[in-house]
Amino acid sequence: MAGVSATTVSKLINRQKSFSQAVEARIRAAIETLDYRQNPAARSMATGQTRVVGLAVQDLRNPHFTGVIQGASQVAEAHGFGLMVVDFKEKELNAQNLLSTLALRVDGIIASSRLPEVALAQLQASRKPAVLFGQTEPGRIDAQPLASVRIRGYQAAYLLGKHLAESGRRRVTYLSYPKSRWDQERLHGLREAMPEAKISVIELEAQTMEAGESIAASAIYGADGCDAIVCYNDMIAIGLLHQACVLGVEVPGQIAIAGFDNVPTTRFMTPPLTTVDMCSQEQGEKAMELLLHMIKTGEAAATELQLEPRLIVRASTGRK
Amino acid sequence: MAGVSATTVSKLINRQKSFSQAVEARIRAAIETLDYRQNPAARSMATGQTRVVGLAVQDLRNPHFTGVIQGASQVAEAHGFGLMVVDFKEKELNAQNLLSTLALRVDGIIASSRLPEVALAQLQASRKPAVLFGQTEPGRIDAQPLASVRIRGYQAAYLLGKHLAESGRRRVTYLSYPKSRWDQERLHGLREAMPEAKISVIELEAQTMEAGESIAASAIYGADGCDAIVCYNDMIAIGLLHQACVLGVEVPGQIAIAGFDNVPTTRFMTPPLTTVDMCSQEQGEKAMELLLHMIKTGEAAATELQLEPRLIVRASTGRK
DNA sequence: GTGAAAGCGCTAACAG
DNA sequence: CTGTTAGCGCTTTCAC
Repeated sequence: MAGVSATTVSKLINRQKSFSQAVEARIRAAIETLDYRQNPAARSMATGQTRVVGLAVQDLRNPHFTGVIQGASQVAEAHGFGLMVVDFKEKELNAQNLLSTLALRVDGIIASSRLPEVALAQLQASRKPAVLFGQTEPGRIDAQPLASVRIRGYQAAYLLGKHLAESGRRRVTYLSYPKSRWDQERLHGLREAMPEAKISVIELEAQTMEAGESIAASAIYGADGCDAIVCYNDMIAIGLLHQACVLGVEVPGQIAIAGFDNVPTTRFMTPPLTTVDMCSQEQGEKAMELLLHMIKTGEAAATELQLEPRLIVRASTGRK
Repeated sequence: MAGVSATTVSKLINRQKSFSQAVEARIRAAIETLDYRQNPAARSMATGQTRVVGLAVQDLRNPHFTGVIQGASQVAEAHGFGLMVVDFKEKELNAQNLLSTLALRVDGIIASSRLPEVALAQLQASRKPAVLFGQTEPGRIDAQPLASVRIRGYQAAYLLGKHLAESGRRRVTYLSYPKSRWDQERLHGLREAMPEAKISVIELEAQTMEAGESIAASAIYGADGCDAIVCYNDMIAIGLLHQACVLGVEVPGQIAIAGFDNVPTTRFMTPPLTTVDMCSQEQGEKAMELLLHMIKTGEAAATELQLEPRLIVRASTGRK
């Protein structure tokens, strides 16, 4: 076009070698005037790399996942990578199909470690670099030679349990979401932190504000003398807290309420909701950093990064 | 591989012609055993299509945009299209860079119509099919020969204003977010719906819960006798409502509070927040349907679709 | 109904 | 430091 061969331009753009001042200037000028841009598809075909990463979450509407996406997106952007997001809505079938088509389009995948087993297996089969994010699952570490950014659900629940015990709560109801493999870990942490408390469990079908709302009456009045309700996540807790207010139940006077994730709105509820920060955004950031590192170096290290949950005490679990 | 030429396989996969039973069976069998998948990059290079669409939003953390993404994602998925999401965080520079790189990777772009002017211009220059979503801007229709899914901000504010007037509110403060080009339209609707009310305006730097929280005291006590506060969006309203409770202000007894967007959490606030549903998810769905139609037919029609805002009356604007 | 040949726009290996 | 040659995996004329 303006002096040199395509190869030279390619090398310049990919900063592979150094060039004579004259040539470099001419090329840059030409690029400028022609407003030339690489064709990513062609580049991909030649290199086998797409400079795009995939991110799979359970539920786009849950602010916890939005936080993860936000974190991941930021880091990807800083490295010039694109981000493809898929929401498989807790459906096993979705997860499989979406993941397998996604894998073809990207250089690597970040996915919730709560992915269905089959989808997890498929991820490994895809041979793409992959990083899982989410709660630690002690029993399964050996089974998963995938890199991951973890946060201890047990620890999170333990912190919360200790706090509740210290505030004098003795009869706790745990609103469980058994579809999640993280659920039991949380219950476990709670139990160990509150050996003297009676802990009963109610199982929920969904992890939504609506689910928390509709279970409220039976959760509050069901187990007699219940003085604290811990929810699988903040979405449930928000719904529950709201309905408790509607029912005229005093929070925290009569009953304490808490959740997990530290979703932004929890701070703005009345009363503000005690929760455990699960580092949503940081999970996304770290996972993306790890993944990009794997992509660039080509090493498939099954690194495991640990984040620490932080208890956020707010008014919803104040003294009785 | 197993009997035929690459051409034939290609034609079969893309359902271009019909084939003899025998051949079709053999090919399908081979695809099955080899677990063959098309290489999207190669396909893209040959066809010039990526089967991916881009979606650009202001702020991933705002549930309104999450709703749009959700809607768009669903439709894209149903049509076998991937979705690349970019969050330009209200930064003009971001918007430009991100959009121009995005444009190369996708077959079309959906973007908030609140995009900075320069970015908007760039979108048009990219010559990719594009659909804007968001509030109608009457003055600019001619200037934008882009397809769009619109919702009348004026109408939304008018509905809300009428409701407030009917509930006897006479001294209204509007928490404005002047960075948004939609802001004035809302104020305008409010003014026309409440000709007998005194409307004062406070300008905010951010459209976040924190912004609503920190302006609360001056908004509530500043204009004397203020009996209603309308916020640019629900995020601001949530922060404001929370802080009003902290300050011991009665809502709606002393002051009414309302926002726009019908973000899911508004229903679960105490008191539940009156808002105007701006059809977040539907905006995403319609925009994606429109865009995919444009991509498939190749026509660049500057269609404009209108959605109707719906007033959602809740307790936060009950009678004094 | 099926195949052969050419080419999409780039990068990689090897010369010069 | 720069250019030549080849080929990434698919689709697309155009013959057969």
